[in-house]
Order: sequence, then structure tokens, then C-alpha cells
Amino acid sequence: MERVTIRDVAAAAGVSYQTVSRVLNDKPDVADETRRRVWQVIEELGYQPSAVARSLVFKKTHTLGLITADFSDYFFTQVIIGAEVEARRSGYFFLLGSTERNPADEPEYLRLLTERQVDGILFARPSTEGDSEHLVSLVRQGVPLVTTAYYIPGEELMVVDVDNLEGGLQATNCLIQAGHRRIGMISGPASWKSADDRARGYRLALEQAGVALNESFIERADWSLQGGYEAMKRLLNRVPELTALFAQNDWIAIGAMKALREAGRRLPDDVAIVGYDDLPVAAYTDPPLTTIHQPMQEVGQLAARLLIQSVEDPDMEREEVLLKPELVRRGSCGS
Amino acid sequence: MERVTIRDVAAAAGVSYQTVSRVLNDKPDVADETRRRVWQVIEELGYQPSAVARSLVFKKTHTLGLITADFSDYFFTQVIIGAEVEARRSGYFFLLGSTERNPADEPEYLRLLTERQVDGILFARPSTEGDSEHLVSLVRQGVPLVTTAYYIPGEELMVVDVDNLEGGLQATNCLIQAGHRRIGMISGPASWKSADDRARGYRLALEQAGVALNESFIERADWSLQGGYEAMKRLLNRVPELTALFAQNDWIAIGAMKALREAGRRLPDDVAIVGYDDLPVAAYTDPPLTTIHQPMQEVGQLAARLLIQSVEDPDMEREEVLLKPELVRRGSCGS
DNA sequence: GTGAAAGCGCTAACAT
DNA sequence: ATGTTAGCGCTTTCAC
Repeated sequence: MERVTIRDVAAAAGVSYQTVSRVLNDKPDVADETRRRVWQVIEELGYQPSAVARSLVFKKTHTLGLITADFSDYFFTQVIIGAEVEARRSGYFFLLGSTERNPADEPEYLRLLTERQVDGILFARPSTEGDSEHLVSLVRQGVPLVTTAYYIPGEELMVVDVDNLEGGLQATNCLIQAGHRRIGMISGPASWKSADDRARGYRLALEQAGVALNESFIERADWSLQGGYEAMKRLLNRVPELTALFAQNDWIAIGAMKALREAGRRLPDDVAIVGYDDLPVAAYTDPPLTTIHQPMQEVGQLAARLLIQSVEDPDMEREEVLLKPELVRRGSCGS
Repeated sequence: MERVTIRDVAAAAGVSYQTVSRVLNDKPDVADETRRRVWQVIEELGYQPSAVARSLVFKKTHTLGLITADFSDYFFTQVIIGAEVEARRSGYFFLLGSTERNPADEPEYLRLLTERQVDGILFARPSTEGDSEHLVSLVRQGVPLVTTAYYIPGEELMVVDVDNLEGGLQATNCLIQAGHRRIGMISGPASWKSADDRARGYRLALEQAGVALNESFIERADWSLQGGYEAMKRLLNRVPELTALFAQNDWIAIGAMKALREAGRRLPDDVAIVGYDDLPVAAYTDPPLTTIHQPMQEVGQLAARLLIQSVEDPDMEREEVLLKPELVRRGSCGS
């Protein structure tokens, strides 16, 4: 099928193709009659302007690159949903780049995206250690870039995130207020900034409550169900006297709950739990999981908005946004 | 930052810009010495060819459109992961179009995607009733298009899916083999093809086992936890004598489990359950959920491969692929 | 082996 | 109010 071009329309309407361009772009200086005729021919021929040709002229593709590492991760899925909605509203599309299988592909991805002339890049993947050289050079080149929950030490990025310190504080406080003192924590992997921040919240809460910190109460897990399950077993083995647990995400919490059940602990009476993320399933565990809610779609939406702003106004000032998490009380925290 | 073009490279290397083009595209008829010098200048200047300009010349963008309706849906998330991996391997990118918020936007999305000259479209959203006129016209125009789990009655699409009839059969048989006869079902919404097919599997299994079908044993829910919870309450109320349940997805199953727990039923002794999808969390419910596993990433991968094939070979024959689901036995089915 | 010219589909400046 | 010309960055004839 041959593509209908602006020239075909012009020929059919008996005008020059610049006139068609004028009509298309709603420029003045076209007779009403001509305008009408041209529109009619456009309809008849089913003409669609080529975004590619336009991009070439304008040096602007209205396309943004999206880098994500883990599509299955609820947080980033929600971020992407929010970002997509905002992009759509402003006439942008996202070009999808998921480095799921091989994080080492990331520099290559960024190269391909810039080659495709994306107007900016949204970096929607978590911040871990030592993996950011390729990003730094992009930022230095002046490519508009916004990250969500991703930081580069010493580099001033535009980043939108949720306050993890605050979340860790709220989660731990909930358990303290329920009367607990022997509160364990299953943290996310070392080198994840969010895990570190949530842990700082935990420590701070204990300190404020005058509860001595006991390092043996702390375990680590990758963010998975399995990880949480195993970490809980280790924890139960080492410090069976725990009466409460702060799990740094809901999957860990649910995995831990299984380990606790298997160990014969009643929830929340023997062991109270607070999770993190407020997954939809958190309301359906037994007992329902008290957890920290994060405005994830809002993160994505704000990030996209900032990105588009900085695309359209290169002189825009750098911004950093830190949204607030919120404790959602359900049964698992005890009373 | 001014973009470095092929002319800049040519000037710096002291050759004409066609020569640079030749080097870039590895064409013959360039002296080795020239070739080397040009590459060196390319490196020095950090030149990147413009994919936009190339697209204009080749009338090919190496970009595919991706239409999805529900990013949070595990099935489609996994499909997208698989599709993305395959696209990457073949040098394609996906342009993301999520009609999450408003399904009525879909025609507009398709228009925008074709305007952007995508080479083909992957339709990764579920099939419901009466929503396909805009797609038909695309297919008729000859736009390469592959769908996952999406059908249009009377239209021959390329579709990759998992056999839902077979899945429904396996799920129900598992319960029958465990000795159950009063087996309820919570189905997905009417007008969803997958829900309908799974229900047919359920009926077929009962029939084969010589168990009379009782329509009052069947409830409907949207695919959610909440929906499953409420449907189960209705079911318990109406037919408390049920001893088993086929939930058409795992969320429904988990919601139903909550309702059953609240009603004081022990699982799986009082009521056995089989779910569908094999969500990661299915292994961590109490009891662990027996469910139907679907090769979702494979669906995406195959779909992308078919799509790219049909982009690169317009004469390719239409294909339809139906993958097999697999029962995963855990505790919830009873023995 | 290399350069000059044309054209992909479009917009923008400058005619008329 | 409409047409002509040039050019976005690239590839592809076709000369030389």
C-alpha cells in the first residue's frame, strides 16, 4: 500500500502542496473555500501526515525514552502507567527499553534511544550502586533526563521519589506504638538506596523510642517472596524472641508470614508485621497486611511532567520531588 | 547542543558526505585508508546517525506499536517482557500505548501510531466483545498486526494465545480427581473470551466425569481480589454445600480464600481450590494455591517474532499459535 | 575510489 | 491567498 503524501492531496485538490501544509497546520492566509476543499480531499484519501518527516524538520520527535529494569516490579509498573498517561496528555509517546534480562545492555539502550532522537529520557528503575557512568555523560551532554528513585552520588539529577526514610519510620513506629520492643527487620539488598533509607527510618524510630538497636534482629533478602520466606526462617532461628517484624516490602512480608505460619506463630498475636508498598494483595492476606502506601502513579506522572517541561524549556531549573508515603493500618500490626 | 551530522564528519575528514555514508553502511568502493580516517573522525566527533532521517529514506522505522489495556495485569506484563526481548534482538523498539484509563482512546492511539509510521502493531490486550471495528480497518489496510489473546469474530488475525479450554479442563479435572463432585466456579466477566473458554473447559470436565452441571454453582467476578471475595460470599450463601472451587484467576482465588476463611471453612479440607495464572504469590498463600501455569513470556516472544516476520516479509502466511497451559499442583486442591 | 545530484515528506522563508 | 525555493539528515543513482 502506497502512502498518501501531501503532494497527492495537493494534486487532487488542485492546489500546491504548501497550501495543504498550511491547512494542515492551521496557518492563516488560506481561503475558506480552499481550506474546506483540502480537508475534504484529506478525508477522502485518508491522508495522514508523516510524523517522521515532521520530526526531521522540527528536530523534535515528541518521543521519550523509557528505561526500566524490572517490568514485573509493581512500583515501576505503576510509575510507567502514570508516566504514560501524562505523556499522552502532552502528545508524547514512550519508546520502551527494558533491561530486564541484562542490565549490562543499558549503555547500548541509551545509545539506541539517542540515535532515535528521543527528546528526553525517563529513567524508571531502582538505584543500586555503581552503575551510572553512562548516565552521567548523557546528563552532561544536556539530554533532558528525569529519574524515579534513581540517584547518582554527586550528580544533580531531576528525580521524583517517595520518602523512604519517612516510610521506614512510620512502619516501625506503628509496631512500637502497638507495644513491641523486640522488632526485627528484613531489609532489601545492600546497595539499594531505598533499602538503606527504609533501614535508617527503622533505626531512627527505635532510637526515638529509646529501644536499643540489636543488629542480630536484622536480616536481608532480595525483594522476593522466596527471599522473605528464607530470611524469616533465619531470623526465627537466630532470635526466636522477636514479637514484631518490619518487612521492607510486601512480598518479603508475605514470604515471612508463610515462614511464621510454618513455625506455628499466630499472626498478629505472636508476631506482628508491617510491610511496604501496599500491593493490592496486601488487603487479602491472613491477617490483612498493615503496610506503607506509596503514590506510585503520581511519581510517574510527575516525572513525565518534569521531563516534558525540561524538554520544552531547556532552561528550566532542576527540580527534585520527594512525595510522602502513608501508613495503611490493617490487621497484621496488632493493636 | 548542536547535533553532529554526516556533513560535519565529511568536512572534518576531508571527504564528501556520501563517502561517509558509504563507510557508515559498510559499502564497498572506499579505500581502506579513507575508511579508517572516517571512522576515526566519527569517534572523535561522537557522531551518531539520525534514525529519523534514515526512516524517512527507507520508509521503515524499526519501531512497533504496542497496545495494551492493563499494565498491572500480570499476564500482559509478562507478554510485554517477552515481546520486548524479542524486539530488541531484531533491532526493533516498541512505542508504548496503554489505554488503561480510557478504552475509548484506542482508535485515536492507533491513528497516532500509524502516523508515526510504526512498521507493525502488537495488540497485547484481552479480547472482549464488540470493540474491534477500528482494528479491522487496519488489518484490511495491510498493516502488520499480531494480537495476543485477542480475537475478532470472522477476521483472520495472527494471534498467539494459551489454550483456555484446556486450562479449564485441567483445573476442573484436578478437583474431580481429588474426589469432588460439588464444584463451584467463579468465572471472569461475561464477554471475555478467555473466561468463556475456561468455563467451557469446566463444563466439559464435569460432563466427562458424569457430573451434572448446576448453574447455581457458577458465579461471576471481575478479575480482582475484591471481585473474588464478593463472588465467593454470594456462592457460599447460595450453595453452602460446595466442596470445591475453580477460580478463573489467582486473584479471584485469593479473594475467595479470604471469604472462605471468614466463613470458617478450612482449606483445603472443607473446600478445595484451583486458581489460574500461577502468579508468584500463588506459592505463598495458605494453603499454597494449585493453579494453571501459562507460558506468558513465551506468548509475547512468539507474538513479537511473528510480527517482525510479517513486517519483513509481507507475503508471509498468517499464523495462529495456541500454547499449552500446565497444571501446577500445590496444597489447595486437596489430595 | 569518490563526488554531484536527486529525493524521502514535510515546513518555513520568500516570492508573487 | 497561493506558489516557489530551500533544507531537515540521510541513501541512492549516476557521473567522473
